[in-house]
Amino acid sequence: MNTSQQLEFIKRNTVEIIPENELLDKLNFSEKSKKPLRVKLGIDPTAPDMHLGNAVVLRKLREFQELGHIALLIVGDFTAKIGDPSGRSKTRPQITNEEIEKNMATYKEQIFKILIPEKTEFRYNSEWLGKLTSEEIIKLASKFTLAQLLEREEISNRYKNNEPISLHELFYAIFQGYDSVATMTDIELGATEQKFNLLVGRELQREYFQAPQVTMTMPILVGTDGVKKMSKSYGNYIGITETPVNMFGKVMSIPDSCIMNYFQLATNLPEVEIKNIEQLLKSSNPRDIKSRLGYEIVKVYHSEAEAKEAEQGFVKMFSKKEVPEDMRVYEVKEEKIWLPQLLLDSGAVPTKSEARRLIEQKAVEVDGQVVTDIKFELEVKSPVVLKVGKRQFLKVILVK
RNA sequence: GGGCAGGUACCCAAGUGGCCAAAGGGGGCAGACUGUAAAUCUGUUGGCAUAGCCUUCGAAGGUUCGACUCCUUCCCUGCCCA
Repeated sequence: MNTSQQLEFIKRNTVEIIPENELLDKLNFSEKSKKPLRVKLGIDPTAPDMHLGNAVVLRKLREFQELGHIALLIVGDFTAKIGDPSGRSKTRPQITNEEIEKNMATYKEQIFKILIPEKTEFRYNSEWLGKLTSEEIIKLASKFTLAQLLEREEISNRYKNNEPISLHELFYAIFQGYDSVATMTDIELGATEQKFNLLVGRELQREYFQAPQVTMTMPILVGTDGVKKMSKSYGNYIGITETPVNMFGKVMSIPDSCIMNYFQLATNLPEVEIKNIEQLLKSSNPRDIKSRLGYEIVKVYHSEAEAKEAEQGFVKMFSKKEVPEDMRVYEVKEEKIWLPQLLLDSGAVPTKSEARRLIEQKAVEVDGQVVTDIKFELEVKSPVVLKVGKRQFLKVILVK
């Protein structure tokens, strides 16, 4: 690929590249000098579960890696202690060092499902932010005005609604920008909501006489509810480590309106194929298209075989109402168990009250029979299959 | 520092001495209908228990037979003045 082809490749699925011509310059320079570009992505060490939404940006990083560049992951351990106002309506709670360490371990496991380890560099921003003197902080702060910071929708909304905004939250963007200075970043990626923060990095690098970074913003993947952005705290996410069956099931539950959004941002299909699917969607049952989507997504994070299996399992389970072949097994020691107790012990429900509720609402089946009696005593002489709610299956076995 | 308005369940919000585990809406969950979509309808949404009990309305104390409701102190948020 020559560099303008590379540019086309990289441009796919981006919202904005600021500025595009500088990106081409950087690609050219890198090619000539044989120096890989350093492509930065800030990561937040508070939520250790990666989902398809996070993956949109990570997959773009991966593309850079495939072109020979370096992914520079900036762990916001320092800024995590501040709390990020982006996309939040409330001040985020702060986090301890131990939690950060623990989260990062999980993070790395997951991140390398997408990124190439040899071309990935981790840096913790406390390394430099922790050393800033108050003098330097004031100097950094002097580069920005209150009006600029208030322009951000998230902040101004809170301000208009008389909600609290702590001063330290305003510093977040500045610190994140300083990360780019400290790491001599060439390109920084982020979701569209990060645009302001990314531009601050560009601004500050100029102040420090560095070549300003190119900023690339990526579209936001909508969550399984089809309304809010995919996020762990909204509970509308599909985790990249979920089992093929779960992943497929969650994809099937998204509203039709976001099918194309998912095809575009979460699958590896070429542009042409996606165009075809878009046409097809107009004339066929959306369910079938969605099934294809589920297959493609599972394929990215598992294998083709597992994707196929998940798809077939789904058809069996829901279209033909058969019981799945693989299900969670829970072992019990006694032959007779009070059903709510069993549901609680096996982790199928969080409380016994919840178990009662589900039973009363006909949501619990024992070997295909709906149970409505909350006093029901389950006999486990031979293995018993429980269905709890729409999705949960459980095989109960007696073990002596 | 002064003045004013507030802090109620996941969120918004009503409740101003017992009828309050706390109206209503949103969201969630479940059932029906479906394509595990959308829309719609119904139920449910603190915990434990077979009529009942326990914990909850910013926190701690107090008054009372009885407090989310009254009193005291404290903490927190917003607005205005300085």
